[in-house]
Amino acid sequence: MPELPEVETIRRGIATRIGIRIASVEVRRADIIAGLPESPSESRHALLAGSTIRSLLRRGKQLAIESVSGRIVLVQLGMSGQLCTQAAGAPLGSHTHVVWTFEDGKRMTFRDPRRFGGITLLESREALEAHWSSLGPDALEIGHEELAHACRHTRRAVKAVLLDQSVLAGVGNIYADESLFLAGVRPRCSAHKLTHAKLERLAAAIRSVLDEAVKAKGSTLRDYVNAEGEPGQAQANHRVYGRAEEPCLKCGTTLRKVLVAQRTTVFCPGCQR
DNA sequence: CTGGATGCCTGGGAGC
DNA sequence: TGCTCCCAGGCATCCA
Repeated sequence: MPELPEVETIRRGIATRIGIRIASVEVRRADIIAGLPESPSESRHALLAGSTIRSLLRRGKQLAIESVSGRIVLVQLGMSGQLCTQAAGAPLGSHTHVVWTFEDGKRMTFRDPRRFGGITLLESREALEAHWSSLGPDALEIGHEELAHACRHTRRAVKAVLLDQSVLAGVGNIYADESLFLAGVRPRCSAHKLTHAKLERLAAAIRSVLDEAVKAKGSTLRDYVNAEGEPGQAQANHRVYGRAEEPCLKCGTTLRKVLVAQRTTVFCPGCQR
């Protein structure tokens, strides 16, 4: 469930740890980590033990923790992933897979019950850029010309295009539905049929919906919490997601639920044409 | 090459 | 109360 606004909120929370040395790392479940070296001592280095966080970078739904050593821990939260800071001695939740302990005693934990997420260890900023080269531009800054380029030659449903991380990075099921509603675009509409005006409205809607959700610190439906373990508030702003069979807030038409690109999709037959 | 279908995984809710 | 079933969805992978 964490999409761009949730990951951005977590990024800002973890940023409070910049400049503080990581004293130790405990891996409780190694199979969720890609690129883990064989030797325990190299593993600790790759997971930033003994180093200090220099910066937190985000592209779409991916969060990179860059250390002063240049090594990078790339976190993908998947469906149920949580990256939290905790006080020393606070109990670890179930399904906590990695625990970093800072020199001040505070901890950072990666927890992911459903294990759709994971961690990738990278050696440098160059390796990160290579990793991110398969992603489209960050959805917070998507321009209509980039969206138009991706839509022009495909007959896919426009919602499938929005969910495609290689087109734009950061939109998941919730904000795809919200953006399409705000732009007045039908989710199943073939992408190449969208007019220039609709593409402009859609790009603007995506930026607006995501920006609003970042300001509300993300949407919490079930699992999502920020780095401090607190839920977000953006779910209060959802206009269509999770509201199937309820009246449209704009026109009163009953919102419909359909399947698009194997995803539950809610839209307003009145407003989205 | 494109794009649709499938499976991974667990917890929560519905239904009996 | 407690059991079973189904659903949620990001992403890799497979296949037409």
